[in-house]
Amino acid sequence: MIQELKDNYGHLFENNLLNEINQVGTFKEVPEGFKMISIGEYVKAMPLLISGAIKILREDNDGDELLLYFLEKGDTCAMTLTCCLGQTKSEIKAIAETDAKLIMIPIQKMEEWSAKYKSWRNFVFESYHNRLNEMLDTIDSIAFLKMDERLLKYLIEKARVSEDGFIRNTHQEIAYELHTSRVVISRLLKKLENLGEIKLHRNYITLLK
Amino acid sequence: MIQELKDNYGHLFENNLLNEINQVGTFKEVPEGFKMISIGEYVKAMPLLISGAIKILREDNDGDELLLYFLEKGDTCAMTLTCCLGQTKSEIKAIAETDAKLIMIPIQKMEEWSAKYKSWRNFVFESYHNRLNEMLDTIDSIAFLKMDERLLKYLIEKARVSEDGFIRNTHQEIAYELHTSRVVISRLLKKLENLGEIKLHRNYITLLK
DNA sequence: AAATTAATGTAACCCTTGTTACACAAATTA
DNA sequence: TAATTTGTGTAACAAGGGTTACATTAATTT
Repeated sequence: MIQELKDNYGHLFENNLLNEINQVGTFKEVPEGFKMISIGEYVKAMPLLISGAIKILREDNDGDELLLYFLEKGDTCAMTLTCCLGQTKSEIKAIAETDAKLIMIPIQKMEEWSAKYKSWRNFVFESYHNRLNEMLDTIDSIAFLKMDERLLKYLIEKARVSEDGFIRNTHQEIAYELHTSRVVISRLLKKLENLGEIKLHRNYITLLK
Repeated sequence: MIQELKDNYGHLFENNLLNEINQVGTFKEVPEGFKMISIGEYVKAMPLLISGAIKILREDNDGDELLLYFLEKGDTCAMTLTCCLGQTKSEIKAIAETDAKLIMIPIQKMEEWSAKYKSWRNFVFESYHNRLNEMLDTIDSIAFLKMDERLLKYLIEKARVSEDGFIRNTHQEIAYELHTSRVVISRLLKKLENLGEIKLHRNYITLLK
């Protein structure tokens, strides 16, 4: 049994299921920036996240993107879940935000385990629930917040999922993920710095509060 | 067996499950405008929609609202699904867009049927999938579209779920659902009318294309 | 019918965000 | 070290959308 499986999912799954996961799952490490899946691709396996963070992005036809949310340790991809059943294409893009470790499960097991293990069903339902709530949170941000508030919220999220609390992004990268322009981001970042919320550096940002 | 159950869900569920639904479910009719649930309330039952449409709205702390999507015949509420399991409060508001007929299922059956019926599991997974996609669509609209495009898309949706294809709303009501102001909506509606997309009347709008 | 209320049209103005343009500094490459 | 690339700061301006104010017209109430 992989120790990391036990550590992260031992409290969630019964032993029989853990053993099955251990047998059919493959351990995988991906580096920061690794593209896990793009829009329109078919899903081949379902990831169980062990460590690190995966960012989930939406893209429009012009290639404009928008950060939806992060997957972290103990999470799985709800999109994958249904793609498996319906054999439909991915609606989202997933990129490793940090180095990450995962266990990949062949999608055929999904249906089987849903019938067999209550803990698996609960895990899947729970995942859907979490993802829906994260989507709601994203909608709240873009519908109800102004750009400066969205930016601060974004920075706090970014700092949380990064290992050292630093936000290692250029203004241009931030602009892409919030679907706005670099100039707007630079302007608002400077404003936040003047308010004492953050400290700006070349290539990274630190939160002060 | 209620005929409406067979008509709408007969192809989805096996006979044993249909019989169970028939036994424990209660038939319910609600009038247009009926508030099914508010944010913060606990879910008591799970609805299976037979006819009509239910609009699902998100609200912020100031009471500002935003239309997320519509539930229609054959749909169920994905939010309800997880609320049942986790006993958490509703994150959304649901209001009957038209007169609607539903079958209400006691939430205790959820878990039981998930273990027992493959068709039920598939239905639940499918519902989640649909709802996630609708949320993505909503996000696309507010993130990538300008207000005039959002408005037109909204009008097309509204016309689709209404029985006669008319949009029976005041400009103020539309403004609430798109989270903008009445003046903005009146302005853009007039523009759409000048473009030949719609025809404006007092208290209702018709699509021309 | 007169008065009131509800719905719509529109002008004028302001703020936020997006765009263009360019300066400058830090990092990288030649 | 010089040249180039990358990242940031900022000004000036444009556009979209939100706000206030008020007029007009249709429906409802008295």
